[in-house]
Amino acid sequence: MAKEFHAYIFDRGDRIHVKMGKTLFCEGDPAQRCYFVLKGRLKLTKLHEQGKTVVVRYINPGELTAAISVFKGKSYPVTAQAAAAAEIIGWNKKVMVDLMEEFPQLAVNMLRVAVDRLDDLQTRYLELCAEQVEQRIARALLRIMRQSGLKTEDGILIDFRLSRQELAEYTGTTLYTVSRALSAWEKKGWVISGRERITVSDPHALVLFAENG
Amino acid sequence: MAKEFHAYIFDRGDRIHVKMGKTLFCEGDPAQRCYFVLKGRLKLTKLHEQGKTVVVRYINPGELTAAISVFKGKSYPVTAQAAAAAEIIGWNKKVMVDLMEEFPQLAVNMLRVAVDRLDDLQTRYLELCAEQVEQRIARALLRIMRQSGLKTEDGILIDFRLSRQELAEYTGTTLYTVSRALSAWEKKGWVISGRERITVSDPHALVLFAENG
DNA sequence: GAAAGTCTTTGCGCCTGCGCAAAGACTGAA
DNA sequence: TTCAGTCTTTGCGCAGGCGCAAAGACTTTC
Repeated sequence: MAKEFHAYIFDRGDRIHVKMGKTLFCEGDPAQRCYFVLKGRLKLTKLHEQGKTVVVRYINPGELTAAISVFKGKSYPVTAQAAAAAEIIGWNKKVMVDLMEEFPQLAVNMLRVAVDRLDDLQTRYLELCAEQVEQRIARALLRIMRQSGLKTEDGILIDFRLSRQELAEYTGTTLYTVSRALSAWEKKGWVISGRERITVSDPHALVLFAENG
Repeated sequence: MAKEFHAYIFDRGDRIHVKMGKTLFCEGDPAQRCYFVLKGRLKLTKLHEQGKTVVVRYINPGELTAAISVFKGKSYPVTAQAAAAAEIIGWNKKVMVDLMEEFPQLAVNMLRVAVDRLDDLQTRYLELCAEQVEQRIARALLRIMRQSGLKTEDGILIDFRLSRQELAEYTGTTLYTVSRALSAWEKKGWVISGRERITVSDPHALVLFAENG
């Protein structure tokens, strides 16, 4: 696919800015637009009846979200918030359908995205069933690090605000347990953590721990 | 889509019988065929490094499986076993690709399947994070009942062999916990359970319990 | 129909991880 | 600079649920 191809498709959408913490769309709303993240980061969450929130995934720059819901013509299954100030392109349903007719390759790409997400979620489902809490937190941290890590002199810094609470919602535990794990790892020299800020200083040790408990 | 259309597509595949408990394909094997279940039931599982097995989903009559893996050209992400003697149609990759070119509607259907599975898994992921064990077991039982329930005079019978162990693997717990829950529910008159056999005698009570803990 | 094999039940003890509470640390706005 | 607001830490107690073990029930096979 050529550059002009991308440019053409991007031009057919609307450029949107979302401030840190603001909501782009809500679980249950009719799915009318899909989005592509240029910059920043979206957090997709699902709310449980009893009030608990779960982070389903993060959408990083270069990734698409909600395309599938729009295609299916149902409501959004998750809520999207900006985990960091984000620059986004949004397409209305009609435009999207037109584009897909014009470029069938788009549909194939969408299928690929869906498959990857399904794989990822199956793997995390397995982890959630089979692993101890601390192991899951380690894996989650490594996963986020790989997607959003910035090399610094102290190690690999996660380049967006990530609170203990959020990490807990991503791993299916509580903020207390995450806090305790991070404190323990800090003592071992594996991570350096501050308020909503985590640097992995010894990724190798963390990988070993994630794999062997 | 007309009847002949279905017949034509089915004729292009091979009819396969899988005996109860036998394996159709294994996690990690290259994905060369996809399958449609006519009769019986497939159990899709994933194996964790530390030896634990998790049931990812059941494939019921009328459902497709592995189509997406074949399409993607990777290896199977799960293992498929027959939870009950099954009659299946299988297509090789090449045939499948040809069919999809001939009938573009097939690709759209596949995307729809992928989306539904993703939705389902997101919901179960949420449940696994947010709910107590017994509540999850109740929900799982109800889900299975809706898909494979047979009305009898005692209530709704799950029409295939389902052990405590399997129910545990489906809900992310242990066979002991499942056994205790079923015993307790039996005392309350909500279910009647025997060896690998469960009848839900009071679905309404179970729904209430699943929703409110 | 007896024996082997598998699945289920249940008592008991233990441990992981939850949840409250209260104090401390950091941030951002006025 | 101060103060409110939010995020984090950590002690403490508790309980949900795990896991073993051993006995009991049901199937299948020969």
